Amino acid sequence: MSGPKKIKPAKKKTSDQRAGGSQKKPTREKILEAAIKMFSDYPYYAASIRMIGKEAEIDHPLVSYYFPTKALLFEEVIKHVTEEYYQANITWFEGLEEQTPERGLSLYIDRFFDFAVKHPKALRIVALNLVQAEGHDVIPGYERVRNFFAKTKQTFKKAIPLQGTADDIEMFTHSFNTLAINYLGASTYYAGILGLAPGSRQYLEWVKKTMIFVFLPPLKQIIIGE
Amino acid sequence: MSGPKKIKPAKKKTSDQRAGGSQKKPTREKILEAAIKMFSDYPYYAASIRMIGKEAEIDHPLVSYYFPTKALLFEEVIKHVTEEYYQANITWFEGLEEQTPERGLSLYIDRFFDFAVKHPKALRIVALNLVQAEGHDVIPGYERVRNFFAKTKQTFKKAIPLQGTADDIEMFTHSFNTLAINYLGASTYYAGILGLAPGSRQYLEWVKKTMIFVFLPPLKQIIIGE
DNA sequence: AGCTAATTTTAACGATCGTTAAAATTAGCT
DNA sequence: AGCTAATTTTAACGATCGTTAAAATTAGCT
Repeated sequence: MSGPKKIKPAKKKTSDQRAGGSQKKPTREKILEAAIKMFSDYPYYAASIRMIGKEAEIDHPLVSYYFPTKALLFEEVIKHVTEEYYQANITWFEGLEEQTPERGLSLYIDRFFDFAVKHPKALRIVALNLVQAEGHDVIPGYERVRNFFAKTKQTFKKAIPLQGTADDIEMFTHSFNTLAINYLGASTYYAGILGLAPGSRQYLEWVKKTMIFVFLPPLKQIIIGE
Repeated sequence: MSGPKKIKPAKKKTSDQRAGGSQKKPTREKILEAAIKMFSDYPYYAASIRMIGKEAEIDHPLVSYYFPTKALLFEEVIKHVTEEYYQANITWFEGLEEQTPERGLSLYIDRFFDFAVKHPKALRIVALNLVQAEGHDVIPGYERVRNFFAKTKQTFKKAIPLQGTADDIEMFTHSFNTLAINYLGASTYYAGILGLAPGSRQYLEWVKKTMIFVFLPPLKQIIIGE
């Protein structure tokens, strides 16, 4: 048996209770951060609890103390990362309804890029786990990625007034998001093919140009409604 | 030390030398087939030599006898699968140069689907290994997937007379192929979101409609040349 | 039939994995 | 200060992994 006791003591210290700023991060957070790093650098089965413990600078059984199983830890990571993505995604639409399709798409992509630069690990984890094997023991948290992806469609519909059919909107959002996640979450791969540096401005410019080239026509169609 | 001796005996039996048809498959082939199956159902680190041996109905050390390391076996699988895909891809363009963009794209997609239905494992393996982690020990055969993907651009350019700029063609092919591989190689995922059965006619129809919806406008642009 | 090399089987290796038990230490409280 | 519960460390577990060594069997040849 392990894990932090469920019954909390009466009072909890807030994170910056100690004077002079909080240099000591709670263990649980350290583990979660380390797990995010490892699960963005290695696929689920290749990243080990021991690697995560090392990354977090703790003894590896402590990982099991805070997260009873590897599957639960991974789920927590997926939950964290998809939630972060989902919440950010909502804000990217702000004020776009007043813009032309051209300007709106451009602004949206810029905001997406801003997120991608700030949270490269989140995008890589989503990209890495979008395509799953069909084996019987699917990766834990898979359902969460699926739900997150399905929800992006609703976000889009709510944010932008659209005249297109539900079918057209569905085709557009799935394609747009799949491509964006691939290009930004697997930038090492695509940048490599293009002969560019993954994080370079040139690569991001290529992605933006490409997304506009491909998605401006269908976007116009679902805004105007044919 | 293991592996079949490099010095071949003077004569080799052809596969159907025995009377009444060849019911006994060479061990090497059985292993390769089993490996293709397992690597399409499980990611590299989750699929084990022992699972592959079981699938091939042989004792697992025989796998090491024919393929000295797991990495080499995986590379062989990637090589086989990308080559199969690459060769098929070339044929999908036959006669398309005389068609309108609408008709040509439709025919191309039909041929692509035909391949997808016949070789679902090939597409799944490519999809599963398109996005890679950035860890130091990248999956073996990764370079091959990359090269294969880069070559599809050349195939397209050679097959169809295009007026568009090299940049536009590059944007088009990478986007088209990425999306096609995702939709067809991860059909369980996307069909699940759409509430359809992965192998169903309805799902394939959705994918076709989507690909035309998204890619017909940019295709016209690179054919006509703006 | 008898030799030789290729193939297959059996057994075991060292390494690593996720997880648990138990002891040691620390933090929070009166 | 002394008690209690939370946290951390240490050690070890059973399982599985890829690979190898050695023995057993089979196939191909004269």
